[in-house]
Amino acid sequence: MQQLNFPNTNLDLTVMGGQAFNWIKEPKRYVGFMVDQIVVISNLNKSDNATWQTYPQNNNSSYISKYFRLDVDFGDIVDQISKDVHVKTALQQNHQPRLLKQDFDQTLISYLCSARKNIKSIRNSLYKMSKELGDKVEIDGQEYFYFPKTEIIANTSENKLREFGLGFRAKYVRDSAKYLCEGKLRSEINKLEYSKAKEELKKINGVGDKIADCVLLYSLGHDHIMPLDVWGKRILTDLYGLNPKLSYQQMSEWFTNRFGKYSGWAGQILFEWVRGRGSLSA
DNA sequence: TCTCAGGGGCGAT
DNA sequence: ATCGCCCCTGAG
Repeated sequence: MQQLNFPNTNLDLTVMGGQAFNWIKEPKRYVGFMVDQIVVISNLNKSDNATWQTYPQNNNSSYISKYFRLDVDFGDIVDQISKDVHVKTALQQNHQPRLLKQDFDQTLISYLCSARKNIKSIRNSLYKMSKELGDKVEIDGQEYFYFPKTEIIANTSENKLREFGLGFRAKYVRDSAKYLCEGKLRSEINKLEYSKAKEELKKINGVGDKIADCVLLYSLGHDHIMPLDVWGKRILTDLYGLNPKLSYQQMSEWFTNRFGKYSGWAGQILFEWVRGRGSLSA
């Protein structure tokens, strides 16, 4: 086991919040299932002594470092965005999620599954999909499943995908998996500037402004963007007084103008904060 | 058992 | 720019 070291981070909000749907919360540990990696985090009761392990390759510290973005100075980010009164309040209440850098295909497919669903429901769907289509691995006598490879999803029928509770999203998931397998997405997507990359993503059937922004923030590291879902828009209108009739782009630009290059971090903190409260009322 | 909304996007007006 | 609809599930 390896020592886990990311100070000032609320791990529960980081992996069980709204940016990743592939973590299982067990009584004594968290287990994350990715395309080619399982990550286990334990000893959480002593926050200073939390440890991690990776499978099938053990002690894969480069994976951990990249996934949890350990090169990012969280303290610096907090210093910059906590000038805002709402962010400051959220942070004072010990809500400090960290942004992850997740696998591209997995992120895209996961968010295609998210439309008009609650978070618990999204998690259930993705777990069922992994259990059925992903490879099995045994850890400490328990079975886990890797997130399915994109080719497998592309070769799964829409009806089969619907068995995972995907409903009308099944077609989007299958079509986009095929799209990726056929190499139709520009391979340099991770090097394009924000607006170009977003344009490319929106060519995928089922991907609009919001899902594109989720992929851009949670997988491609465009930290200056806050994806605007129903909660995000509520934060802007109810907390900051924006006109609800503003377009997605207008709201998005307003937020980025306010918080600058760390808007995504600010947005995530606010999102988890209001989501945890269940409402925006004081 | 029933209702309602849930981290959207598409296609028709 | 607005609106009905897509399908299913968790929460009350």
